[in-house]
Amino acid sequence: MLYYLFFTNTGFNARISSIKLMGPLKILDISEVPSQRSSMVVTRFAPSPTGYLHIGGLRTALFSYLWARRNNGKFVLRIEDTDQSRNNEAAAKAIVDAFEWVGLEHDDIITYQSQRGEIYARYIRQLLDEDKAYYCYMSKEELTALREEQTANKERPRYDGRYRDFTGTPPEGIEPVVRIKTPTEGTITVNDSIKGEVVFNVDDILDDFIIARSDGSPTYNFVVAIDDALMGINEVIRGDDHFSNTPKQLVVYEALGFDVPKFHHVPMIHNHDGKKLSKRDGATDVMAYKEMGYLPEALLNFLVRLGWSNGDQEIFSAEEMRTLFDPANINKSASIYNTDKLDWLNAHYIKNSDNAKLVGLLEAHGILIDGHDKKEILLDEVKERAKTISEMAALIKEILETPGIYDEKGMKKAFKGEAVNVLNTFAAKLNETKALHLPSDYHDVMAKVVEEMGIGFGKIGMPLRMALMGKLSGPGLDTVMSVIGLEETLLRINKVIERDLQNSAE
RNA sequence: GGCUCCAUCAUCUAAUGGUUAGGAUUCAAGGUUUUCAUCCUUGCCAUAGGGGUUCGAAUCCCCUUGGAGUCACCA
Repeated sequence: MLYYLFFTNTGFNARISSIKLMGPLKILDISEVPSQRSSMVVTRFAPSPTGYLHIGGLRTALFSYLWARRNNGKFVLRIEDTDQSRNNEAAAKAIVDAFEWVGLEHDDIITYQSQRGEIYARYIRQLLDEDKAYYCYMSKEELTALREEQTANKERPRYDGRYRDFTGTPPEGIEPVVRIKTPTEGTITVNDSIKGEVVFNVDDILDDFIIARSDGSPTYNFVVAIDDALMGINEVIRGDDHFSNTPKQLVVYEALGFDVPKFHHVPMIHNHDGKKLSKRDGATDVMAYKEMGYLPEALLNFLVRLGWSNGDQEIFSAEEMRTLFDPANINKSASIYNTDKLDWLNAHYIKNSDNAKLVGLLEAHGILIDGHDKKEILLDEVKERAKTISEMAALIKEILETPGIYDEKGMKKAFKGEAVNVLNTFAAKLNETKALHLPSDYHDVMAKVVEEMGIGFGKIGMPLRMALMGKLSGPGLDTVMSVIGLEETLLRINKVIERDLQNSAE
């Protein structure tokens, strides 16, 4: 009953001229058939339920979404679950969750092919009645045998049409499949905005393909065409891998008298081996990027530039994408999935995020600093040096926790000569100075020690860095001291001095 | 193998017959920084090959080579 919800009130008018109502068995519900293409752009994303949203899927979904939004149209979601799998709801949820995370919104309710069996059955019935399709009683064994013979003769494996005009008595014990009558000669032209007009020779690619299996269930190329037509999809943006199926779908459009949508076949995303990106290529689950600490705006920005461009522009806000995206600027060649640029974009978006937002994102990575009185100073320091939120979380932890281990090489390098003396002097100076709050307060004390002892900044920098961070690299020392406070600073200094004495004693 | 598509720096791409072939990322060097990172500056790196057409070709045509997709009672 879902499908009725879909097509009521959507403004589709009857289109009787090209659909002949015939046969006693069915009455076509003409209210479902879209008529003149409405001027509104309607795009769709039609994944099969694999349990998660694939990174390549997200890109085509993004393109479809952007194009619909740019045209004030609709972007709808359809789950292609004609076959197996009972956890379609869960799969749909995974997709919607991922959409939600990146901020893509689909319109209308979600369509499930598994719930539309009646519709497909009616159209199969219709084609049979109109003699545009027929039952084929060939067994799987016979089919295999035929194919083997054809292959042996170096012919293209194809159904030979033996039941096309069959009028005799069907063989016993065979549940027939339904095949559609395809043209036997001539050409089919696919008009694609990206590939141009591609002409297929019917003899090279077609045979009477199956539209209903022996158990009555419809097959992919049949249902896509029906669903796209009934859902009013007038612009199909999908992966390149569907391109060679398109002629078959065109046959279905033709047989049913549906308007053909505009096609945009987007080139694939390849992995490092130059092959189609698949599950085996590591992080292809969109939600994995959330866990790794990527921001959705970075991921979208990265994906929108994969196969599409707008001159030299690299940075796109969501708003800019929605106003600038145009499938006319989609590249013709496949692109390789390389996340170097994603890291750069992510760092860029982290640097430009406000701290309140970062506080929230860090919570998911186990860092609770909302109550910290120096959180602004801390975040300002740390967001300049993290490529991901998880890196940021790790860095904050390093700052906030007293070092447990000390880099040995660093210790040797930092604690030559007067280091302990310098640290003691510095600690004493800190103790006698009042009102230490800001990084600049601590910096002033360091400057004073350097000046009074007549040494370079490095002489205090290195041992102090070992004291505070346990290693010789990291964030600004004055900032660290400001964030952890005087007490913790003194504690860390004493700890590293003890540590050094132990080492020297050994 | 048949059919179809594709081919500019390592990677993402710009240049729709006239540019020293541009930008970004990566990488390298320098500057900034007490260190690291950020940031700034500079540098390295490409029209797959061969033929045409044209005054002029990355761009149009042909061939070669390479790559990809697809050929199911999967989607």
